[in-house]
Amino acid sequence: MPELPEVETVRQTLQPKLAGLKFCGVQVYLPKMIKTPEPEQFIKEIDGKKIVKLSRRGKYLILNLSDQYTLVVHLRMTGSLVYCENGDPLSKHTHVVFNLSNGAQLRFTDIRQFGQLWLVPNASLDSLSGLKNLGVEPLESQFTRDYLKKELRNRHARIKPLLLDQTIIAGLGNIYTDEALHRAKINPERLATTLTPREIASLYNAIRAVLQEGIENKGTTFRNFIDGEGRAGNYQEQLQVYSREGEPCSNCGKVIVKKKVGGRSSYYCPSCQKAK
DNA sequence: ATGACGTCCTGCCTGC
DNA sequence: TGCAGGCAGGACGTCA
Repeated sequence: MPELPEVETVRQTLQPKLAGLKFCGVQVYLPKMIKTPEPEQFIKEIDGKKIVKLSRRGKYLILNLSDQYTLVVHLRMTGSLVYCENGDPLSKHTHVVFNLSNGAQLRFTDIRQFGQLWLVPNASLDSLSGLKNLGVEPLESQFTRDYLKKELRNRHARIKPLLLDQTIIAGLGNIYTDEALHRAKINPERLATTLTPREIASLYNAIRAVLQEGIENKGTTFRNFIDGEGRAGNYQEQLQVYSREGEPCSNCGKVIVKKKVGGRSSYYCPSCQKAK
């Protein structure tokens, strides 16, 4: 389940491998992964384009190409984008293979087939509504305590679903949200309007910290995540609550519980993160 | 406008 | 032992 730190890890590992190379033909084994344009057109248009630079916005990986084009990739739950040698064996879940000008390949693999690819002229990037409507980058300077306070004010929703809302903060998913709430000692079911200024400040710091640590540890590999070179991340070893139901809280020793919040499983310490 | 919930999909795990 | 069913969750569509 790639979230911001995982997508950023993919970007960092692929950037030195891909920058300057050209696409030399694409094999599309599962056409539905390509959202735009039509797969036939996609194959034609991307051919010969050069990869100038890799960037990221929220959980979207963005390949800036020559000729004012952009290849946008979303890995969703189980997607991966890996730089491979031509002869490496193909996985049964590899759906798109890009041939590169140095003879290597870039392969898009996705067990659950939720991932998506878009190829668009830069001028049409706004047609990708998910990308266009993203909120602030939580590690950039636009994300401030005041921004968080303003966004949470007047929202009669529980805090957890709001943190998962990509139009507010871009890049948080289930794992880092639970970790941030635990660090800030806030129960995932608290109504956003009931958070005190002190709690919001604590939450702000916690969000930045867990994302930063996730990147430093090259992401969390809970089930499927691998980076652009096929390697797993390390942050799962440092998770304090996610997927640790029944284990003792690192802070107080009480047992971590699991409960559905907003339809998503949430892990928290009922002692440190009181419902109030 | 806002929040709740179903949908997509495969693999893994549990329980009968 | 084998199989059915539940669960995992990012983003989007639909509904109230």
